[in-house]
Amino acid sequence: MAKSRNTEQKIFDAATELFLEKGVDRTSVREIATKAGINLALMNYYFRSKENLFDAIFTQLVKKNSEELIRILNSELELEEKIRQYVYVYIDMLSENPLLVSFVMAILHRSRERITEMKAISNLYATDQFTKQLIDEAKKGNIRRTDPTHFFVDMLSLIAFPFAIKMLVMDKNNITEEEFMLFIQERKARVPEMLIDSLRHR
Amino acid sequence: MAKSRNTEQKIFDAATELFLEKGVDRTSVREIATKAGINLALMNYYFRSKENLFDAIFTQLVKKNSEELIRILNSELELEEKIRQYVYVYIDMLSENPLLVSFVMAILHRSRERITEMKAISNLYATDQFTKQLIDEAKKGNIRRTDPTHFFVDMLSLIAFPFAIKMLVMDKNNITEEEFMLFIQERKARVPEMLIDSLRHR
DNA sequence: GTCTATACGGCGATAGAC
DNA sequence: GTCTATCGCCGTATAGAC
Repeated sequence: MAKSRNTEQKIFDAATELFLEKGVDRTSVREIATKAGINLALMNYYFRSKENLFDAIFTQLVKKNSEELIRILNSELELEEKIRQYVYVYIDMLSENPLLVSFVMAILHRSRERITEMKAISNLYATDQFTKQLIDEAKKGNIRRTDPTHFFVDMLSLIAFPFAIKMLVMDKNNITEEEFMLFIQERKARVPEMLIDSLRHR
Repeated sequence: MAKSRNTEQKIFDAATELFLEKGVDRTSVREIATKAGINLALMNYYFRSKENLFDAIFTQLVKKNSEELIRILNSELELEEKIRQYVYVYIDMLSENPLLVSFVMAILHRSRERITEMKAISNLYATDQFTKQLIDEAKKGNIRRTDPTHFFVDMLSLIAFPFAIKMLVMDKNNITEEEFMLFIQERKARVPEMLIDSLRHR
């Protein structure tokens, strides 16, 4: 019991690092065990399977990062300011956690089986308050009438997809990783502008 | 020799279906052989390795779907009409191959080694003519000055990402697959509008 | 060309000794 | 809790019958 927490943590940390570095599929459990300085069987003692270990890491990562986003979405902020903050914080979060992008992408493709993770992601988007706000502002005539689902999908697409096609953008524009990150930073101003534009009367 | 084309095609088709459905990593060559109704040794006779088979499938998949998109992008169409057509055709294409997005995203994400596939995707986005058109129109004062890379990333994001989060959208809004496809169809008008809006003077 | 049979090393997972 | 030893599956390869 004395060493148990310690060992579990060592496995957790080694796995997190390796998953980030080479992707989940190309990281073997033997490799994790070696890096953690323990034995292969211990992997399975603490986490029943590699899949389970992945779940644990993912859940912790989402929880750690989602709270601020949910808070912003359900805050009493004025609509435009809320959009600006949400985009800003979300892009910052994805910039600092490339692992999150990998994980979400790995899960999305086989979302039929990965119910646990799907629910974790789904809970990230409790949009009821935000939806209401969009409808209310439209009723008041402050913005155009808009479909909240479409608007939220637009927002997520403009925020997240560029990270997914990072390699393509780098290759196409012949830029380095650092330059790509600058490109991403520019989007913190561009994306909210575009979204707010789409709500304006014409 | 008589049956060879046939057998090769059967392997090719079975593998294509399985790769799209479950991803490359979670498809075994024994499974492909079974589905194709042939023997494991034949897999190795026609395609030296699974990786080789994947390359062949991916290249064909991209070629088959990209020609019309490239044609539109490099056509002499007026800018707004070009955007409308590009979005329309792209969304139609992805609607007919809903698994293509997550498949390509998965490939893109570990493309450090997968040079062949990266180049294939990269060629899909020969945007030189389109970039020039954006700059020219801005010079003429017809549209705002805009960063062509950002604009193209915006466009791809709004087109493709909704397919990647299909399960999330269905779950969140409690809708069926058919209703999701209707949602996607609505985007054929919404997305070009948004993009063109972002080019307008304010 | 197509098959059966077999082999290799690596993988995720696990049984059982301590 | 921690270990060794082992299981069955994987991708890949090859030898040899038809």
